[in-house]
Amino acid sequence: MHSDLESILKTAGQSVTKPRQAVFETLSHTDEPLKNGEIAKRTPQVDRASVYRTLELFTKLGITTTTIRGWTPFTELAEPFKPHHHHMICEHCGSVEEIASDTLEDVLTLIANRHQFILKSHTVELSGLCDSCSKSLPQPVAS
Amino acid sequence: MHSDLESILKTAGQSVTKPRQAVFETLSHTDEPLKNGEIAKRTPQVDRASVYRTLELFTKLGITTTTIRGWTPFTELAEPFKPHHHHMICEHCGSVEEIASDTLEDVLTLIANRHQFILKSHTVELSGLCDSCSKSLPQPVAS
DNA sequence: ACATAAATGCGACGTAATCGCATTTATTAT
DNA sequence: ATAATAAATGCGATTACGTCGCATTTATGT
Repeated sequence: MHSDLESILKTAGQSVTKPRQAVFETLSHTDEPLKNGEIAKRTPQVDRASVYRTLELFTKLGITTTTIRGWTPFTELAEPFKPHHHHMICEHCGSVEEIASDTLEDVLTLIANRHQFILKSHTVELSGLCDSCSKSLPQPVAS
Repeated sequence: MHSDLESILKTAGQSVTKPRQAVFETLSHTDEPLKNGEIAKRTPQVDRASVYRTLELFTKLGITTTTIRGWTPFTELAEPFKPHHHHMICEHCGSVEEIASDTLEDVLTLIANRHQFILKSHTVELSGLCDSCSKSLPQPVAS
C-alpha cells in the first residue's frame, strides 16, 4: 500500500511537484484544520492559485478533507496521514477535540447501505461546550 | 415552547425586524440548502450585509444550519422549521438526499457525554454515489 | 538528454464577505 | 399613544476569496 504523498500521487497518475510537496509540508506542520487562505499564506513560495488547485486535487484523492466552521472552509490532512477522526468544537473557547468512534462509523455505513448509497467519504462535526468551559461559565438563568 | 420565528427572536432578546422576516421567508420557500449569496439574491429588498448579519444570527440561535459543499457554504432552515436531518450528497449527479436516524443521534450524544462535552448542535454529511448513478456508471476497472 | 504533456506563476477578474458610520426602525417606559 | 433609546439597517468602501486563461517552467518516460 502507498502511505506517502509520492506514492499516492504516482498511483493516481499525477506528477510529484514541489508546490504539491510544499502544501503537503504546510499541512503536516500543524495538527489543526487550517483556512485555505491560511494554507496559502503559510506556503508563500507557491502561488495562491496553485495552492487552491493542489488542495482541490488533494481532496479529490482523499489526501485532505475539508470541513466548515462559521462560513469558512478548513482543510487538514486525512488518512493515512492522520487517523480517521471527526471534530468536536467548543463554541466558547474555540478548541477543537478530535473524536473517533467505530460505532459511529458503523452507523454511517449502515445508513448508506440502507439507501443503496455508495459511501466514499463523510464528515461529522459536533458543536457545543467543552468540559472546562461548561464548568467555568455561569449557568443560564432559568426564569 | 416557541415554534415560530418571532418567539425565538424575542426569547433570545432580539428584535423582530422586516429584514429578518424576509430572509426567513426566503429560506422557507425552498427545501434545499442555498448558497449565502443566493439567499441574498432572493431577498433583494434586504441589503447584502444585513442578509449576512441575519444569517449569522440565525445560525447562532439555531434557526439555520450551514454546511459545506466543495468550498461553498450552504444554509438552510433547521429545527423546528425542518425536521432534524442530515445530507447524503451524490458526487456524480449532485442530488441531495435527506437522512434521519435515531441511532445516529444516540451515538453522537454518547460520544459527547463520554467527553463531558455539552452538545449543542452537529452536522453530518455523507458523500458518495447515489443508487441510480452507481448503477448507470461503468464499474472502475480492476487492474 | 530530449520530447511532450502537465503543472505552475502571473495577472486579471468576478464574487463573497466584512466594516464603519449615518439613518432608520423596533422596543420599552412613560 | 408617544417619546426616548438602544438596536438594526443600508450604504459605500474595502478586503479577502476563489477562478480563469495563457505564457513559461517543470516533471516524466523514452
